[in-house]
Amino acid sequence: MRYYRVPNEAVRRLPVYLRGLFTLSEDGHESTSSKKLADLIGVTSWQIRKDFSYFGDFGTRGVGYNIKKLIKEINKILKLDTGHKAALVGVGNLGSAVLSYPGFKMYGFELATAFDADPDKIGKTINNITIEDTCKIKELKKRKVVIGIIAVPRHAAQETADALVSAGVKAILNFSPCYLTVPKKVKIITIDIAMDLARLPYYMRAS
Amino acid sequence: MRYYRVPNEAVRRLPVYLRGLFTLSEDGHESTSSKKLADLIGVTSWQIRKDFSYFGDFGTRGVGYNIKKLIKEINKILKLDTGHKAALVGVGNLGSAVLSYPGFKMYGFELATAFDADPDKIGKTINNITIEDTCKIKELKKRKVVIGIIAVPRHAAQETADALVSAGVKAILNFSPCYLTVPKKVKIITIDIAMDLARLPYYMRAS
DNA sequence: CTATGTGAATTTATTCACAGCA
DNA sequence: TGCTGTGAATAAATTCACATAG
Repeated sequence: MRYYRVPNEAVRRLPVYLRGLFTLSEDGHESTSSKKLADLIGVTSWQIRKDFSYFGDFGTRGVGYNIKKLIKEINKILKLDTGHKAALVGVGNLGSAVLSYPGFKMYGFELATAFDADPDKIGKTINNITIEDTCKIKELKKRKVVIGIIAVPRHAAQETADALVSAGVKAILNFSPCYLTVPKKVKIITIDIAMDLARLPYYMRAS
Repeated sequence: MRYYRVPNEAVRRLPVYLRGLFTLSEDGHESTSSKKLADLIGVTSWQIRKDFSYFGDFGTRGVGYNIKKLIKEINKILKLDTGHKAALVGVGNLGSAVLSYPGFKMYGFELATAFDADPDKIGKTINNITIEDTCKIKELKKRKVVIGIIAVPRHAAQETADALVSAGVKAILNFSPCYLTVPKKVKIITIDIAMDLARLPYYMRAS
């Protein structure tokens, strides 16, 4: 742990390492080497070791890494060990899929509430979560929700972001296909499937 | 167009530019400057100009860019102008969301068929697409499907990828949370929401 | 006078090669 | 001997500053 600046790319890869370690753990492994993990997830062993080195010494020379310990360490680095409450806004097709997404629990998140503007949806329950009126977003602060998930139509996305920020969320996962402006203190990550889809043909061989 | 090596990052950003141009076009604009587009999508103007410069000269000095023309140019670069047939494998929660995702048409894709292994699902129709038995994937070649979309459980993902490759697909969009091995000639992009979700807390301010 | 297009400078990230420790 | 951890070398991407064209 001798570095002062951690590359963004290294942080981006940590969850990928975590996913690989989960797989190894499920398959009954107790320890691994950087090489074994690397082959499993499609990167190089020195990339993994370098990335870890930004945060500390997690392995044993000549031996490798203890998987349970490593998972714990990465969870700590990513602050996934403290539990975070999240709120979904927009229960359409995509929002519904998000509601039933099993990945939240795996990474220590709790999907606490869901909001929608459609009166027909308000009051209904999906996956044990009752959909509330969007105007109640302001109550999130009381409920200690720190993460907002936006899955509303594009034209409503910015106002939703503003409402979530006012309600005190510290991070936003944005599924609406647009760039959103938020204060610097709020971290926002936008996911738009189309952005990945649209560059597939570029890489397609002519055949 | 004086460069021989295009940065991967530039290719990754082209769809983002395209999305911004669509927005401007919908809002009635006919032309734009790199600055105006940059502010809309949250990058810098010189980043946009540099990225375009890898592919050609699309603007007019002192004036800016014609939006329709620029959209056409980027579509051509990304090979989105020729139309591509795609097939979905795995019609669970996520797969269903993919089936009703409007973004495909926007970028010139046609979601031609869907497959599932569950006998209860085979024969049913979602969004005008009838779900077929997974064992019929091998017929994709005849139907000129070049893109495969994987949304099956993790343990079935690699065999699905193998089947798709055998059926001649040239690119794969993988929603299963794992790394997949495919021949070099096949381009694969993996999307795992959890990978983005899991790094949100890292960037969250303490307060 | 304005906004593009691009070499050059700078920053950031990856890869290498090996020292260090079990 | 085996595998980690890391400075140094290399490669890639971003930013700058300005020449250039309408």
